[in-house]
Amino acid sequence: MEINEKFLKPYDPANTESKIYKLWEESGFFNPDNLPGERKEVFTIMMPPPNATGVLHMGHALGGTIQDILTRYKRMQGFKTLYLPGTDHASIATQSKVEKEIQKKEGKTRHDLGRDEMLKRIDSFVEENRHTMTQQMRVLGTSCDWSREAFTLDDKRNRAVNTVFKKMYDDGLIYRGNRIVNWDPKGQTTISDDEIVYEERTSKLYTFKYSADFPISISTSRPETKVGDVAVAVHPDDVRYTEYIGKEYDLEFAGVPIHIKIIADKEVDPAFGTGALGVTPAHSMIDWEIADRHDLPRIQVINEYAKMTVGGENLLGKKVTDAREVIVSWLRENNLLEKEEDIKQNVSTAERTGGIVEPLPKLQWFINVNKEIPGQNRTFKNILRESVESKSVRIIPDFFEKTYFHWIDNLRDWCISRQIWYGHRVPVWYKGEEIYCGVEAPTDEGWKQDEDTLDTWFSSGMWTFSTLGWPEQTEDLKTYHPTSVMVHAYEILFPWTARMIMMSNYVLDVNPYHTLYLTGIVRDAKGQKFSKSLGNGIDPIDIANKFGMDAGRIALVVGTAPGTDSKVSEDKIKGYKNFANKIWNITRFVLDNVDEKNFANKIENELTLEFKKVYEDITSDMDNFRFHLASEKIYHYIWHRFADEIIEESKKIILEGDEKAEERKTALVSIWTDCLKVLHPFMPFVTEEIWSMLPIPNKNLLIVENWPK
RNA sequence: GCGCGAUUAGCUCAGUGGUAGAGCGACCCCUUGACGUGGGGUAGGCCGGGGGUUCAAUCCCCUCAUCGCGCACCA
Repeated sequence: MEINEKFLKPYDPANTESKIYKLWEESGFFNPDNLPGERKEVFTIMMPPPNATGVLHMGHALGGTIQDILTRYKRMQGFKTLYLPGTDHASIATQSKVEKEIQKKEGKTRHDLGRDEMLKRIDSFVEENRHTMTQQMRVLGTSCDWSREAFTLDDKRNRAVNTVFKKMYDDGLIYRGNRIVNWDPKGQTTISDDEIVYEERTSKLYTFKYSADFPISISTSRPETKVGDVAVAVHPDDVRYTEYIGKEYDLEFAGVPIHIKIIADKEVDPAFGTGALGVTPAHSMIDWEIADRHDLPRIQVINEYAKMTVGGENLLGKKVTDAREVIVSWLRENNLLEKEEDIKQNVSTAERTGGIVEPLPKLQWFINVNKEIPGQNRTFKNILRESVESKSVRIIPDFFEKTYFHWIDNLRDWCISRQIWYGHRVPVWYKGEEIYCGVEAPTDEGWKQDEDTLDTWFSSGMWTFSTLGWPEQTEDLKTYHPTSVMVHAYEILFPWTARMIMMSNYVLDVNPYHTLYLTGIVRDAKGQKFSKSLGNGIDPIDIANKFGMDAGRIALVVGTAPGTDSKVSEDKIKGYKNFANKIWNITRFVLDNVDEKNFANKIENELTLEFKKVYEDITSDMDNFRFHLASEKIYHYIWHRFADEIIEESKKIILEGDEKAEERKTALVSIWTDCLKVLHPFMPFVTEEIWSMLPIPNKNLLIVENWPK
């Protein structure tokens, strides 16, 4: 039959992909309300909103591809399918990025600009990035419903955030307390445990006495904090120190008067150092807890700028690192230093700024993870454990469950307030001693809103339902929640998954999704992680331009097992560009050799039955989230069975021109059209383009054709 | 310290209780009428070491080694 002259040239993704995406957008099929036929079963995927700090990288491309494969597969299977896109304001990450830029270009700090101006600058930065990123998502071919696009910091999401905050506040689950927090002196904000990056360094462990007349030696790697000591703790069973327990001493340490009580506490490891621990409640998490148990005072000696707040001229106002040297010299001069040894130590640094984290007591907002939730008979910690333990939330690959439980066991109260400007402002107002928590600001005069904003994960934790209009009881919320599958990188398992499970169970008493599919890290050809500092990020748009996005998509998926890191190389992508061309030429051969009537006929023979087995196997892989196998199987069938063998032997058969030839032609058409369907979720553009040129009676767009069964 | 993962062809990685696969690379051949972004063929692996379960282990169990990662500790 006559064929479109496009087939006389190799497949050209550049001129096809954007045209096809536009076709899909105009069809309205991304919106589940517009899908053809009666669709009772619902399938929902929320796009993990990428941070509005830059552009999408290959990691986003992998996640987006998996999400889109699932979406397209389910849509073809007749589900009412919603894939909802969005972006994340990523408070700390975004603000610190804009601050750095302004510092670099204008030499100004955020304080020079002021809160309003700074927020304006950030908003325009974010708007620009959001625009870029949503364009990139289109290049990726993500079939998401743009009419429902959401942003974690827009008005609707703000209302949801404030509503949850108030509910938790009223339920006594959110509290404001003076507690030791991770303080980032560089970013001038608290950060959560999950925002800390540990760097192993060698540092000195000093063993010394506070003064010559003090009976016990202690060890520390931070002598400068010792001016804030209030006690020495020993293990209750440590006979070396029994006689001193309960005694109190007034001393002068490096010119600072200190009062030390000897106490017994089981947390002290008798085998470490001298077996005696100098207790600094204000500057160590453990010591803070010891102080709780023994009712000790908490003397702060270091401020928010990591500088000393006590001592004489030699200490006061000094940076902690300088103060350390001052103290060590003082110990030496006074003959108090007994030992100095190298130890390996993990230094806590802030993920976003690199600043060395200083534990400080601060007045902050916390979520209590161990308090019973009113009316639910369980705590947040219970929710987290039960959801996964009961398999109500299934994690793929399942070995991540162990990691997840391990993390829960170590979970502490979640500090949710941040001393930065960009984000959801804490919905609490103060007037003198009065405090008001509400969704809206109080209307009467004299109230001042809390200066802090919320941890970005507070709003992203609500993503599965805030996107659907909650707290309004919308039709969308009823229809699409709980969602079906969440796909995201294992790197954010803790900060995000845990928070989504908490929030959804707390607010709606259901899990946010039934399956969590974790992706690994996409690395460059050398195996290095893509990072902004290395500058080795690949813009997926470059891939699309060079090889076509279809090639990029399937290259990311084939052989990439869930939860496993993978590498992308141009060679691999190039291989699949060739595959796209192969498909193109197979189509050309088929169209060249069959007649239009072959498209109207149905047939079942050995070949179609053989292929039926193949796609049934692939369907099973799809249902079990084995996209890395499904994609490889259809690739292999098309190239090495259909093209290399079936087409080759068909040449002879068709030349004969008899009944067998007719049967063969119909079989070729039948199998090939089904191949295009099965391949569509992986390589949507080229398959849709080919579909548009086939003389199939009553056809629709391939995106809404039925998956073979 | 606790935990997780990896160890399979030169490279990058899949995979399965029955003596192994893909992509790229290498070598040889093919100007065949879908495609040279192609076709046909060849070489190449005691599936990290040791032990166990089994009729049978690369796959299950134990153990060791190396690499990567997470968490904790960080006096």
